[in-house]
Amino acid sequence: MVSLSKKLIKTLRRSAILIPQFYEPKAPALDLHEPFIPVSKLQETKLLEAQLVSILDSCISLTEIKRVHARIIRKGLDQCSFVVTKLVRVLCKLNTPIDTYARLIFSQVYCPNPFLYTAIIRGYSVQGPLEKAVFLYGQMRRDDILPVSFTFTALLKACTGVLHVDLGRQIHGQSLKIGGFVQDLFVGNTLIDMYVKCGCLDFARRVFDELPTRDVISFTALIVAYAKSGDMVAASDLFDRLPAKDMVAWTAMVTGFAQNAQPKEALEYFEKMQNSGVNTDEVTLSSVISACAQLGAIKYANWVRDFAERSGFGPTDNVLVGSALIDMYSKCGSVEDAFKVFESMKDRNVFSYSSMIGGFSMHGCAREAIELFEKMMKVEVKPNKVTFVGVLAACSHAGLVEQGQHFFGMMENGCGIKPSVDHYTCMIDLLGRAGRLEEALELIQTMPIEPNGSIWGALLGACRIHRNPKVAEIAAKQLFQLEPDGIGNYVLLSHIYASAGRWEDVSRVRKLIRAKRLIKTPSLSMVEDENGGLHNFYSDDTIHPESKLIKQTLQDLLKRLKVHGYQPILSSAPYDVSDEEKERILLTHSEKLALAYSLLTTSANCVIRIIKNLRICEDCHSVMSRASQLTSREIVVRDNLRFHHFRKGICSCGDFW
DNA sequence: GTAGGGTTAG
Repeated sequence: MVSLSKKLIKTLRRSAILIPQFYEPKAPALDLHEPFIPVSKLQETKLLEAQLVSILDSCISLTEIKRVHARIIRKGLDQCSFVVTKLVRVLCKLNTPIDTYARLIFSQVYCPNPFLYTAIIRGYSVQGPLEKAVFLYGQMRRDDILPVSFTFTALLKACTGVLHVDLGRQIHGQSLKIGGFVQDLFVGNTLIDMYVKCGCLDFARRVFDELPTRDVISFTALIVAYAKSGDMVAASDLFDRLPAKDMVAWTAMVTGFAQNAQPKEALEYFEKMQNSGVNTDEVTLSSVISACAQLGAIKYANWVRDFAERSGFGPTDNVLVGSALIDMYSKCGSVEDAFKVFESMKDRNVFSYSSMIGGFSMHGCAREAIELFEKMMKVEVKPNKVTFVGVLAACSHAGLVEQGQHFFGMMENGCGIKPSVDHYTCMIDLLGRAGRLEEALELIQTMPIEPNGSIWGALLGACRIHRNPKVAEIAAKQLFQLEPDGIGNYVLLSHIYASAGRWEDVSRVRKLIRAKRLIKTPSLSMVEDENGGLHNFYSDDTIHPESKLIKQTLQDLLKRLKVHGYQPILSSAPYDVSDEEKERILLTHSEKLALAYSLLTTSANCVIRIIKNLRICEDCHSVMSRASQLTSREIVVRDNLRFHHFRKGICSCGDFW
């Protein structure tokens, strides 16, 4: 027997040339008298293998692969796991169905090694079905072949894809049982990711804590998980412990804050990220842009847009940044700028279209939203569930009931999208706003989904517009059960009672609020000055240094408006007090203070942009509208629902909101 | 082979 060096044994194993004492052939039986291949021949074969692998790597079509496969057979290397594994991997990369070709090649190899098994397992993991990947794993174990760490990462990734946490746990168990794989950083990180994506944060944390070493990927996976669960304290804590923070880790923090409605913190972290010398890419920027969208300030909007352009991620060439910018400009009150971005983009995807349709919708441009939706269908960008929310909301705000019903019908039949509770909410809103409250109630009772708080909330909102305490009571009863601490619902019901003059019921609801110790969300209006500074106004605000002057300006304005026919809408003060007192209360509304401040401090050609945290009341709406005419100023108010553009006495919402 | 992304109604 020839004695082989360890290195040579390794080479032989790697190239899987069938040597009797290392491999147990199944069929056909090898001729044991066959002489060993001389070393020079081995080197030649190894060279040929490397050559074929390299050719396979550059294959971009199935025809090419088939040609190389024929060559592999001609050269007698069809039993070489090294080459065949590459062949299978390339087939998977081109997304050729495993069962049609790769599986056949695999079945013709007498002694597949763990890498070849893993290549097939990975193929099934990517393409599905998961069962076949697991079956292959079982076969591998029955053949007594030890898996490699990549076998586990492939299987775990497949479990992550279909959120099959039970199977994932079994594979976790296997990796522990077979020997130390869980300590492999790749397997450990994939396990963390699997548990995170399946919503088992505790398990993910346990794997993280038990890992002998952790890298930036382990940290980031967990940071993202905490951020997604809304726990930015835990996320920050981990981030602080992370010694080497890279772009992805920083981005995870910026995104976390942006997704948890902490836009200022998101921007702070972005600044720190830049100061630490880490690069920025399109993903970072998309989150920064989302944070700016939440701030709603044009100053930040323009700053981030310039920044994106300067860093080479301008909206023209970058669909991710472009789509985020469309949404941002819409939310900052400039649907015109949003549309400019949309038009400048070279490529548009479903995000770009959905953001633009949503932008038109929140600005009351129903016709534009519908036209864009129809154009989208023509250019073959498939709408998704969010697109439909946008287009249905557009119909709703414009009172286009039949058109909305048509689009709703299209969802399942034309686009294969099952309407979700969000879409039913849009339909309830559509019918409710149009005054068809009974129909809306009937839809709730007959729809195939269990109604949630949004559904009843939409109905209650419609009852406020149409002053219908009867239906409101039905909606409120459900809402108080589903959202017992939702202060807005109690307030809304009390307003509905107030507008019907049912003061006893009003006081009953107020008592309920007190008994539950709920605190009313204070009304807050923000306004941007010409330097981009933001000023906050609460109702009846006396904190602002210019408070007296602001109040005086407001009173002067209202006096002038009254000359032109303005009558205070007293029902907007839902209290059982005298008309004089109601008028005084109306004067304290935060958006009126913000308006007066802007009139006082900004130049005549400057658009006044006000952001309010609650819905604008009818009286303020009327004042804004008339003030836009009297002062020849353009006023944009963003309330918690949508935008109102007041120009020359007319609002873009058509007084229908 | 493992980590980060934009759009959602009352």
